[in-house]
Amino acid sequence: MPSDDLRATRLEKVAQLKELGMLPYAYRWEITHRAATLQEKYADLPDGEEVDIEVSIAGRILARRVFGKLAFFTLQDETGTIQLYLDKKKIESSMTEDAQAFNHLKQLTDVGDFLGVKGSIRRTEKGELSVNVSQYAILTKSLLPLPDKWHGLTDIEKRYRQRYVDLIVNPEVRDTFRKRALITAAIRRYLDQQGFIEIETPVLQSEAGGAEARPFITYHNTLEMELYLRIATELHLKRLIVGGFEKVFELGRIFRNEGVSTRHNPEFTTIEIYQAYVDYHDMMTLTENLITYAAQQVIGTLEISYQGQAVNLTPPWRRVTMHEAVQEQTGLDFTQFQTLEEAKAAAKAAGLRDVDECGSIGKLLNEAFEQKVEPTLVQPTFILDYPVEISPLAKPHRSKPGLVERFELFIVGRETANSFSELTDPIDQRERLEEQAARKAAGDLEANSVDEDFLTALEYGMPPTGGMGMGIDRLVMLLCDCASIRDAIAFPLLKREVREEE
RNA sequence: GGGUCGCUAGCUCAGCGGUAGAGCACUCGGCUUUUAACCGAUUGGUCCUGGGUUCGAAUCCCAGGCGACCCA
Repeated sequence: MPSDDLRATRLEKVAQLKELGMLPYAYRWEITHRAATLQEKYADLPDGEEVDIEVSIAGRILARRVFGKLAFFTLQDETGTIQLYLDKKKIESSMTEDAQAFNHLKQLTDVGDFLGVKGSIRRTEKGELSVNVSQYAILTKSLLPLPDKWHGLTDIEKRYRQRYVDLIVNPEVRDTFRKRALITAAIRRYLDQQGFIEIETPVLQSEAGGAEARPFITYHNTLEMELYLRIATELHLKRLIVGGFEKVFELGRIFRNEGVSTRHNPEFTTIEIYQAYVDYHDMMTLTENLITYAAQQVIGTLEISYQGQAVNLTPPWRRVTMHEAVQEQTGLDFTQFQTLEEAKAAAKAAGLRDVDECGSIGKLLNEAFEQKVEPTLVQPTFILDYPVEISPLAKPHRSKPGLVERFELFIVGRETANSFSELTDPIDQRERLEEQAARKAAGDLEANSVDEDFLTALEYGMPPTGGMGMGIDRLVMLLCDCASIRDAIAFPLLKREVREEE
């Protein structure tokens, strides 16, 4: 490896530190302050003035500017950066046990090392708030060079493969993942306040159901059985509603064996929420409240910008049926079609693609929606009342035959949440799952088998229930202005890197 | 799955048929107020991989790998 020279130089410094009795990999450092706290607290300190307190901080050296008997380091901790003012006289008068303390600092530290320092606070004549260092300790010696301090790390592949380097040199990446943590915390806090409880359901399942998707297959050795990684949390959370819980949710990882794109990662995070005795209208309100709460708490505003377009999350959000939305964009009134042939002819005339692949009027309606309506739904919009053919777990609409009580939430043209008045009729549910199973038998890789135990649970009786599922990664993308889902996932899935080994 | 683009020093990039380059980083020397510090010197390469064309390939052609973007 060509970086071996650089690495060897630093290993030599590690050896020198050990010879000098200085630990290259220390055990602890007592911290009294952090960079951002100091920057904030002493924002008004005039140039050239010093405050007579002792602070102790630690962090990674990001830059070194070394002169003869004076040096300036930029130190970065989790909160930000602060300059170190390193004066030979001051350091050597404080660190009497090492007469060469300043030279050792100059010679044995590199950009990338972790350093702990104690000192007072002063703002230099040039106006930079600094820790005027009296004592220091090298806490961890770094062996590998950091990317160019000016250009940083821009190679997207390297940023994903070596996210730790990306995080070191690109502060906005740290900010995204900090916000992501705050968003999930806000969601849990809101639901907790509303009386929901989070219950974890199995990832390893003998039947992967609750969505149409190809699962990952794994194997249990001692049970000698194939298992699937879950593709949804729906069927288990509904079992909990059957069991008597009235407000449950799970925020967790699910796995779908599908392609990778800027909007899809094979493992991703969803939240599914189920509440007894409510319908999809109630879930719409809950969805609106949940997202606006998270946005307000984490971003501090409901008027956000996503990839240059303004998005206003202020409720109430537009609510429109799928039929109305399709009619608006295409002029086609799907309620008027009696036969599939008639609908197909009209769809083709309206310029839709892949019309012949649709086996029912409902699927054709959905195709029209996806092609013509979805991309236009930039502002948050609830699309209501879906065809039963594409919604096997939703309750039939109470007044519109052929439709179910379902909504999907779209923001910036993307499906962000999906919700039903949950189907509670076990006989109807069995018919719909068997229809799926028949499609699976016919070779549909995204269809599931019948989950008999789930049907048994429904036969014991599930109360009327509203359910909602939301993609956390897409919400994070929206709120953190990420162009790709990989910018919202700390360690996105990448193909194995080929390394030649001799 | 299809198309377009990219892959050259640790990082960011130039070079596009004729001795592999620059800036930063590294190493050495100088410097007590820097902020991409500066000045001087040095070091650093399987030009993604494998084939082919050619007197000669980082450069042209073919195949493959990884990635990005667009489309389905």
